[in-house]
Amino acid sequence: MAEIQSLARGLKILNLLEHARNGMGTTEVANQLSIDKSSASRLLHTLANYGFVEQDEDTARYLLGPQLVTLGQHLLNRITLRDHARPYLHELVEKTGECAHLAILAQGQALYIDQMQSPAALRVESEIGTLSPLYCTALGKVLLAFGAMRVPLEFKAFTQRTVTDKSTLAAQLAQTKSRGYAIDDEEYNYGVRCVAAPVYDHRGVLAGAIGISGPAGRVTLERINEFGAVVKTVALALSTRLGFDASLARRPHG
Amino acid sequence: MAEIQSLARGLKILNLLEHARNGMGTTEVANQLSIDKSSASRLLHTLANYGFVEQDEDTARYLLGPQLVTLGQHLLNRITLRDHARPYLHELVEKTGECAHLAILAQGQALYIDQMQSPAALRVESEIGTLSPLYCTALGKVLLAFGAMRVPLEFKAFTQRTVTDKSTLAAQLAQTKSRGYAIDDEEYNYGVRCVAAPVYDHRGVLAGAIGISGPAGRVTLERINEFGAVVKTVALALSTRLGFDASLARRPHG
DNA sequence: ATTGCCTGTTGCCAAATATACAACAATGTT
DNA sequence: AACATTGTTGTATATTTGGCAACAGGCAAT
Repeated sequence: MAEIQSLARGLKILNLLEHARNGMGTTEVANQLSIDKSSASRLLHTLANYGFVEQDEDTARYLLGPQLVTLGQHLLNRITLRDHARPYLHELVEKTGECAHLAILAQGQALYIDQMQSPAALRVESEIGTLSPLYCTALGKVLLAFGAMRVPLEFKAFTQRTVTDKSTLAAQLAQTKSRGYAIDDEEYNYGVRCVAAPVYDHRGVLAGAIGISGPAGRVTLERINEFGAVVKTVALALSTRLGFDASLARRPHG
Repeated sequence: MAEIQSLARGLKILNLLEHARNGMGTTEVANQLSIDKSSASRLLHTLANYGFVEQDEDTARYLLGPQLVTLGQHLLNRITLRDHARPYLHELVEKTGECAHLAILAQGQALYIDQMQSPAALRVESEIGTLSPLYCTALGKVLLAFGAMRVPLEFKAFTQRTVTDKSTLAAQLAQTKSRGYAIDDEEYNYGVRCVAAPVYDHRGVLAGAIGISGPAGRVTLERINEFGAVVKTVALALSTRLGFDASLARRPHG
């Protein structure tokens, strides 16, 4: 379907500003989008009128606006999965000593919607709201293996361990399905291993994934199956909490 | 300046969807904005292309999309005031036993950007991302009294105590300035009293406000000045942490 | 099963709207 | 002080949008 050009341009501006730490000027925005200064100026003013961007008082550069916080937070608060998941994330942190994360499928990527930090000094920080690729993270692999999402076509290598081969990934996903949890062995960040398991809702549909991330020194390959068992157990407990009936698990479409 | 109509319409749709718990259909959106179904359809598709709205798989109704979470959270993470304020909010909770809040001025309203909950069973919940009016909340009055914002023109009464009279408000703001903290005496929510004080940045410019909210039974009028003193002290400590030089406070524009 | 109602999408054309150009104002830089 | 750069505004043109209308799909009631 045809896009509404000026709306699309406005939204592109918002995406541009996400990665501009110190904001952007009108001309800069215009250049990035290959549009005229005047168009950029008017688009920015419209965005500002509705609070989606804001002008820095000192530098006069445009930044993302408070309305995005309002809408984004509003949306987060509505995701009941998040509320239910909190105590289980806590349980994961207690049992493993590593940071726990909750992600859902969004835009073909894994969207981190909550996090609980490890008490350890050396820990893996992942900001809420971050989008990560599906094929090289434990949470993502879970969403791929147990969800309706099809395998991506392109693979970018983030580390030397990143799987960029379609058949290798397929084998990993099959393994993930059979054992009930996914592993990311330094495939996205050097020195970081993750384990994740699926969370189902009351209908037996995949709702999201929870997992832990820790430094490879603590999350060793010898112990990783222990972690897997823990994550799997906690994920199942959360699913049950959401009304998921484990006895129907083998026939989700019954 | 002239608004870009189609961008404005798209943004209006996002605002509409904020208050639609179960999403909205194309026709519904069109009616609300008094535009044609076809226009609404195309706008919604454009928004969906960029992840700003999402279609519920079951009901086919449009909901706010994950991109708003990403952008909103990204922005929240950048507000360093928030990081710095955390321990001070904690201190407020410890000293007063009530919920503590941090707000900044946004869109002519008070935007709650962080919160720390009281351990008490009966407590005041305020979701992050909420916008509240300036003239009838303690945080808002602080932003009005110490900031560059002008007093609003219209007053809506939320409770019987809400001040809707311009001169009364002016007197309250003057009092707020002289004593260094603001009070909301059940003016926004029945049974809830709040106290707040200003936070300044390194330039001596108002950065935001922190305060506490509690049930009127605990935050009594007899004790409210005690609370005020605590909040004021903690707010000053936070300001100092941000590089504010208290000795220059009296001449902010020097 | 049939009918009717409602919702959502698409093609098309007229017309409003957004755009590019250019000039100007404002700010900062050499 | 001259210059360069940025941002805003006015205006004419033409692109884009938006409304109309037709169509398809879903749901409910008969």
